Amino acid sequence: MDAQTAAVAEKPQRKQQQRSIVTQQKLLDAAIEAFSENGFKGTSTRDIADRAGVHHPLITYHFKNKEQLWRAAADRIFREFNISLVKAMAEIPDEQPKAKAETFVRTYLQYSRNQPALHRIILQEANYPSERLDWLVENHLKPLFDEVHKALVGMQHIGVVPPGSAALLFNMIRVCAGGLVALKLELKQTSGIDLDSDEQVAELADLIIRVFFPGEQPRPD
Amino acid sequence: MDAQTAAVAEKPQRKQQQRSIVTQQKLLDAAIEAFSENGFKGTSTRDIADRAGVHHPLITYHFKNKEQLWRAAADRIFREFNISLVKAMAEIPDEQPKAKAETFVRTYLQYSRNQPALHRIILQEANYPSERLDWLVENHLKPLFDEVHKALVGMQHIGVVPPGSAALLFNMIRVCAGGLVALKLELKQTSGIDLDSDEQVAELADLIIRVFFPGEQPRPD
DNA sequence: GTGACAACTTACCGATCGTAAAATAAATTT
DNA sequence: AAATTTATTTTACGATCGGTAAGTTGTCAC
Repeated sequence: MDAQTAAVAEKPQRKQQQRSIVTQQKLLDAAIEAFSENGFKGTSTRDIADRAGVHHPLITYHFKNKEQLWRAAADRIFREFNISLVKAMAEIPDEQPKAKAETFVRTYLQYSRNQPALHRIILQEANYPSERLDWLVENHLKPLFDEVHKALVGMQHIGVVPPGSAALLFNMIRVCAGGLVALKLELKQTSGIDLDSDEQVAELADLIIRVFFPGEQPRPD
Repeated sequence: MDAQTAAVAEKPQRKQQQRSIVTQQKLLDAAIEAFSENGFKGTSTRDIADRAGVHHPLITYHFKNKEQLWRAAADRIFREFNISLVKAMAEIPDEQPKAKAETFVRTYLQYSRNQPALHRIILQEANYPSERLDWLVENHLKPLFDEVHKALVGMQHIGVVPPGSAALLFNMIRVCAGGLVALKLELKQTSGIDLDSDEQVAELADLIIRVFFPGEQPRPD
């Protein structure tokens, strides 16, 4: 058996149709919405199919089962976020660490606003041990943490970030951004804060930066 | 009809038996645990009954239905928290606002640690509009916010708390304490932080105070 | 056009859901 | 001890759950 035969045997002989891609996207969008509202156990496959406007056995057809659909949905959220994050960070030169930190906060906040599921999915799965949480940590959360943690330690050395556990600081910053967005319904009723408003989101970003990055930007020379 | 007759008529003629109270407590404890893990929709009454070690129709008998059991469970959490909070705050004189702030943070953190459901229940309900969220805001969250918000504004006037929206600051502090505890399983795997350790919790408390209350305690004269 | 396969629809299975009602056990009053 | 109230247990029902099998429609390669 040559290489070509093996390659052909692995792939389906006929290409995926356009309508299939549309259906998968609709299911993924609906799954993200449903899972972030009611968690994995609290979400029924029929609810997802209804939100997507398709028949529920299509979930089995396209994603095998509820578990795989959840993973595909989580993958989509974190991959998209990662893309917009690296794009935003690439525009800031390494010589401006505080500007990089500001960009991280604003990007995280901006993405969370459009996709509150980014933080909600994590919170839903962090309430008890599960294979889904392990998978989430290994594939998405740990890589992000490792990178940002390293940057934070560097910023502590030049005095931009206050001293203390960088791991704690990272997570404090994260929940101040994503956690508040996840709570936006409650915040509106309890505190009169409207995180759908551009002004108030900008105010929150400024506050996070002022509180967590009080040091001045060192001269790059 | 005299006063005594009226009083008797209002109360049940026979006092509640001890075993009934025990059953209710077991159900409430189990309900808090289950609801905080899987949310309202994701929790089955049979799961709660199993955790409590009682037959599931007892939920209907003691609490009428799932919704009322949820309210009773939430009531228990927030009432207990409120009791320990006012007790801790009462020991600090009003002339030491920064000490009061520190006490608030440490009490919130300490209670969350023993009862992570305090924050998790809120997060579970804040993901979409519901009557349960409205009830939670009106009966527990709004009263707490109003009180602490007023204190925060006062502390901004004397320079203990940095300027900016006191409403935002309150919620940032809240999620840095309760939100991180709610995420403790994830934090352990991702960041190596163990919020079951007394030392690390104390470190988090110190960090929150240092970051959010950087001003010095003014001399009380 | 005409097979061949991808995509979708319909129908159904066993299990579990919330809740109600009936039957039984235990505790209290008379 | 008998009667009565409270607490628990048992049984049952209709609805919904995740998943599967079989049949139907749509689409592409030839």
